[in-house]
Amino acid sequence: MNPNRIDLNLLKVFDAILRTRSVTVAALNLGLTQSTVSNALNRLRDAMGDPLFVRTSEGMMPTTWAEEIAGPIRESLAQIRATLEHKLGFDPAHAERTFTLFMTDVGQFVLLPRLLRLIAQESPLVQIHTDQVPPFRLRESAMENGDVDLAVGYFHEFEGPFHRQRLFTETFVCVSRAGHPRVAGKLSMEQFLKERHLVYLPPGSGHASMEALIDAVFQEHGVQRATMARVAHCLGLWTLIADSDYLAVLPRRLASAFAAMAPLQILEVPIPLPSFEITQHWHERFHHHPGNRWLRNRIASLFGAQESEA
DNA sequence: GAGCAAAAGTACCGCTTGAG
DNA sequence: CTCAAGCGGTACTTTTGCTC
Repeated sequence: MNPNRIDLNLLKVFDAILRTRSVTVAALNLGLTQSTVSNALNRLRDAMGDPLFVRTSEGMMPTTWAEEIAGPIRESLAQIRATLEHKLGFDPAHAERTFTLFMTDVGQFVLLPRLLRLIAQESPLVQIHTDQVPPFRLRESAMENGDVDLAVGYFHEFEGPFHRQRLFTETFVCVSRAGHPRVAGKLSMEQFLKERHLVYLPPGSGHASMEALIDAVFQEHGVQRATMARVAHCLGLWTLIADSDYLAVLPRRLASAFAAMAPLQILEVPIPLPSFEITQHWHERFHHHPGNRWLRNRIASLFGAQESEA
């Protein structure tokens, strides 16, 4: 092994293959061709005297040696990036950076359009990617190693080396179609229980616990919703409501967004439901990164929440 | 068929050297 | 001292063959 033959670009290639388990996808992420990355991997193999990655049915799997050096290399790359960002600062007008956000489809629906408009004005070279990694991977893996810069939404379990900032408090409303034959203006408890409901339950979000919370409140009152369907995605949900006589209990902002696209009416839920907080979370490692900080501030500014980082 | 690896060719960069 | 030519190294692309 000859460390003098290893340059920073080769380490970036190593990290990209490690993350993606694929030479082709790593190349796409790095903006190179597959063969360039393959070539770079070859030089790395030569320099390190180890195959580093072995082709298997599950992709390019790291060798024991590659696994051993992966952590320190990733740490070093993050350190270099942090050092440069600290030294050079983050210049939104000229920064060419991609930020990855974890958000549910509600987040994409309600937050993303406003965020993209804001960023397009201030930072034309910045790209936003959204990702929906499995919840068990989100905190310990994806956010710690920087695959996900920020998680935005309703999260009830975010402990350990994470920071949290409240963005806004959300409440529930009931939604039905505008010309509903039995529901108009005000919704009585009797009517609410008589109608059948669509339940929005996206996978991998805090909505499951939210729905449990709603059901618990109903149980306290000794009542239960008549559920017609559980829906995993919000895409098209407004059409489902607009084309039927079903009711749906939804976060107020999501309901408003739906009402802007379809003839829907927004009604108060006859039972007082608890409000909940929409927050953004980030890993301690990125707390002082100027880029991450800038993005957090921009998101917070959309909801007037700059002052309360914790 | 998709993806990886290798070969061949090209472009660019930095260094050296020699002429003016 | 300056500048152009030559050379070697590096990184890129396209093409092609191989493996899973």
